Amino acid sequence: MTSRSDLKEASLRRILTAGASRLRAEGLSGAAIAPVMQDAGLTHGAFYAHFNNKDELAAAAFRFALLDNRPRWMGQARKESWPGRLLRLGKRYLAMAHRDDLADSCALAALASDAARSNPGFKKVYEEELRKSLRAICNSPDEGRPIDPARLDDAIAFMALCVGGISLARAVDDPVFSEQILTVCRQAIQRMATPDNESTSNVEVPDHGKG
Amino acid sequence: MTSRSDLKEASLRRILTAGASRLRAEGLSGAAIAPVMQDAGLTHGAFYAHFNNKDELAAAAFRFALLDNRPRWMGQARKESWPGRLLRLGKRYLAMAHRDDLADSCALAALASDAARSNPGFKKVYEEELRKSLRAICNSPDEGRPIDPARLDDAIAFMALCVGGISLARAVDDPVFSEQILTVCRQAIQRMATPDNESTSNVEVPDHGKG
DNA sequence: GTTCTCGTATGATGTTGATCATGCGAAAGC
DNA sequence: GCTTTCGCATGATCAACATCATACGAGAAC
Repeated sequence: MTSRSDLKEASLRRILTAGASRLRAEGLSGAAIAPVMQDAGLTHGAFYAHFNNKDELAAAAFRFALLDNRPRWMGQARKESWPGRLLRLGKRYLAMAHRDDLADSCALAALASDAARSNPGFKKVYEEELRKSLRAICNSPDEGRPIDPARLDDAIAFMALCVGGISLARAVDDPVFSEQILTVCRQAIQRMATPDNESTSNVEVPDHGKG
Repeated sequence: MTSRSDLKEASLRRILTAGASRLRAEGLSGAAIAPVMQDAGLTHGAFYAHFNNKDELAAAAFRFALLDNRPRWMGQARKESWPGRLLRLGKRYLAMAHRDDLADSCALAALASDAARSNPGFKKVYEEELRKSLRAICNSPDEGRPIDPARLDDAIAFMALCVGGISLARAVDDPVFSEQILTVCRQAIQRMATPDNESTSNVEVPDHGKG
């Protein structure tokens, strides 16, 4: 029934899925071959039928993680203003659900520090995926055309705030403090997205009260 | 001349210095005991006279990195507006010099993703140091009193943008793109810091031209 | 100056992990 | 149906690494 090439393809998919999860949960150096293969229902020996070395897995799994997640995040094309788009994406990104689901989270944030320490090969992959995500944020699916520069700048600042915000929120131990970080960053995106005194629906109101 | 306790203290200082560098350059799991001890001019066996295990070194070296860097960054107390302070700090943080000097950089950024994956013990340490840095940004040296809440929120968003920005700038391979990330984030801090249409000196002008 | 203390060095141990050589068994080709 | 192919499993090898037991040797205490 299932030809060997189909089998291999399915195995590769399982390896990539497992690798993408472990990569985000345990980092570049943490995601070891044997556990990934075990997650995929295979033994460590089979690994080298699919990749030449661990670095290749890291690059492929990183790509896979974003290939898998990006469409889910961007959703269908819809009518929305540019600030409204950033607000909507930021609200979902800087959320507790995303913060707590590290293994299925945005790989750009989960591996930011790791990529900063990595070899140029992995940085190249990281850069490509970041560019694709920025393009997706800007809603410019046409890869041939350049992105509108003003929007690209907005998207870069947006991504930096998102990556930094969720990283800090994950790195602290106190859940109250962690939520505060997420909330403040969402509000910062609002201020960043709405150029001036425009009133926006669903505006989060800063609350400095004690209760 | 040098008593044994003086010797041990000096050794500990060298271990912490080396550990703090390697921690930032190679991450939580990358900074191994033997290389750190070698950097400190000792052999691996001496390690356990100073720490019970590797986790203790990580926590102590992380603290040391920030204890060492924070005063250098904040500088002397000076007269400056709150937006002016954020602008000044952001300009220095989101700079190529800081981006390229990973081993002596801000540990909060260098280890953000690592801390996100770490055990609660390290997260607690990370959180304490983050709180101290936020307090320092807010220029409230009195540890007893709470920080002005509005300033704290500003400082949190500021830190998130700084951490995310420099992490992204380090993670990409193309130096032009990397500089663009830094520039855009500095501009975002300007917009974030100046509430409305206030004119500020030394404003960076966005440049979307091709030349 | 003899003994004790303790900071450090040497060396061992057990573990983890990357990589590869080899072999099995089922599908593919004839 | 026989042979070949090849995806996968088993097992070995080698290196890195955390941890600990033991020993040395110089300062400290008397």
